[in-house]
Parts: sequence; structure tokens; C-alpha cells
Amino acid sequence: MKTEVENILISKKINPTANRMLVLDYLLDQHAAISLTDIEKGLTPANRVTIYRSLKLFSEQGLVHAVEDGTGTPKYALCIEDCNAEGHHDLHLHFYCSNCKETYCLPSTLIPKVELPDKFRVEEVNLLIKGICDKCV
Amino acid sequence: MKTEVENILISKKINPTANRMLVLDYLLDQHAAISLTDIEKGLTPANRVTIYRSLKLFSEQGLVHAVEDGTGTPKYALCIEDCNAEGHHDLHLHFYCSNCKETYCLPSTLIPKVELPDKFRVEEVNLLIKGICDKCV
DNA sequence: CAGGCAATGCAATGGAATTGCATTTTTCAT
DNA sequence: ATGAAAAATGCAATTCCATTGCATTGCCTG
Repeated sequence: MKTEVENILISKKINPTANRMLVLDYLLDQHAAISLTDIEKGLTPANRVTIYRSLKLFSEQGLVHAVEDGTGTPKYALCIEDCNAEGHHDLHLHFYCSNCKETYCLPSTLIPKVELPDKFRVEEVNLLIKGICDKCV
Repeated sequence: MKTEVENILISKKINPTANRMLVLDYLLDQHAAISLTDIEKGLTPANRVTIYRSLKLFSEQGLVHAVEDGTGTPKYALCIEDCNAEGHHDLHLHFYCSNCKETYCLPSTLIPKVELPDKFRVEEVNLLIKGICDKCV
């Protein structure tokens, strides 16, 4: 009998090692996107480099996506839609609360279609909104 | 008789020192958003810290804006619309070309209105699109 | 059981922002 | 104009992370 976490990893073609299951398990508990340092702190004793490499692998395999929220340090969150190694398809927006400093994915809010000038080819769309979140209003 | 560069600085309530005029002059020449390191290289002999502090001040006074293009290192570009110390109002989108690695402001392309869930207060909107630019197609 | 590949951990590297402090430049009142 | 005060500058040091090299450990298979 395999755990759910294990099955998720396998379905993404990721070898389900103990460390990777820990990292994924931790990510599943989160309601916001978190940094490598956040995970490191919440997951003692764990090696930062191993977490880093797990996240990198997860990202390559379409299990998590990295969010640039303007703070300079990337945040990670589980992909919600059907992403895979070929590409990420969860084009929802990210919201950074300047009060609580949390970065949220808002998957229910779709990114409006953007019209680019001629000849520009779009590969990826990132929409980041800063403001005050619903909990901090 | 004051130079144009000097007048721009004064109009933004920035003391027009020699270094700051150099930095602004360099920014005026650019067609893409550039990093601190780019400016440092293009502006020898210039002190990195001074450029850094100039950009920081320019940004606070609404003369330039910092662009997060996902590379981790911020890029800077002159504000086009009427920004000031109270806030930035040039909500155009930014385009990062994964071929030439340039980051462009596309002021002519407006960001569509985004509907957020209740209670979220919006302060700032950043739309970053990655792809291939018109010159690299 | 042995050999080999994958995963891990430690230590080191490297890039870049940021800051403290001493020095230089500019401003301003006299 | 001139000297004191304030602002700007430059250097060196710090700090913070991501990233990588390499040696070790763990796991899987023949």
C-alpha cells in the first residue's frame, strides 16, 4: 500500500525517496507559496541543499511552480492544474500581501487575455498583484 | 541654462548631482530595462554603490521603476507616465525575451482589468510575459 | 554479494544587494 | 566670498542566497 504522497511523486515520474516525500508533504500543508528557507525551518532536521534539489526536480517535472513575488527570493507552490515536464499550464495570478508578506496563488482568478504587438511570441504569463489580502484588510 | 537631464531631476525633486545626471542620461539612451550591473559596465568609471543609491532614489521619487523579470536581478527603466513619490502609475506590461535575454517595457499594451476576490485591496499590478520578442522571431 | 547508479550532505563558490563609515562635494547662511 | 553643516560618494565589509563539486551513503539489480 503506497501513500498518497508517494503516488503523486510516481505519477510525476519522480523517484519517491524519503526526503522528497517529506518536502511534498510539507508543501501539501501550505496555504501560501513558501520559500526554500521557510521549508528548511519547518522541516528540521533537513538539509537545505536536498530541499533545494527536490524543489528543482519537482519544478522540472511539473509538480510545483516557482513564484517570483518581487521580494527577490523565489517562493514555491504546488501546481494545481495539469502541468508536466513539457510545461506549466497553471496561469493563475499571484498575490503578495504587503502586510503579512504572504504570497498566495489565486487559481480562481483567471488572467485576462493580453494582446501583444505583432510578432511577439508568448511562452509564459505571470501576473503578480501587490496589496492587502482578505485576512489583513 | 540647465540641461534637460537636470530639469528632469529637479522636477522630480532630486538634487541633480553629476553622478545622478550620468545615470539618468544613460537610462535615457536605453531601449530596454537594464540591471545595475549593466549600468555599471556601461558607465565606467562609476561606482556601483552610487549607481545603486541613485536608482533607489529615482525609484522612490517616481522617476524609474524596478522590473522583476524572473531572472532574480532587478531591471530598471524610466517611468513613462506620471509617477511620483506617492506611487507608480505606469501599469504597462513587461516582456522578457528568452532568446536575447532583454526585458522590454510595452507601454502601449495595457494590462486588462483584473477582478480579484472580495476584500483584496490592490496596490500594484505587475504583468510579466516571457517569450520571443519581435526582433528575435 | 558486488557493482553501479541515484540521492544526500558538507563545504566551498559566486553573485549581488545592502550597510557602516570615512572622505569629498555641495549647499547655504553669514 | 567663506566656513560650517548637510548631502553625496566611495571603499570595504557584511549578509544573504542560489548553485556546484565532491565524497559518502543508500538502494536496486544482476
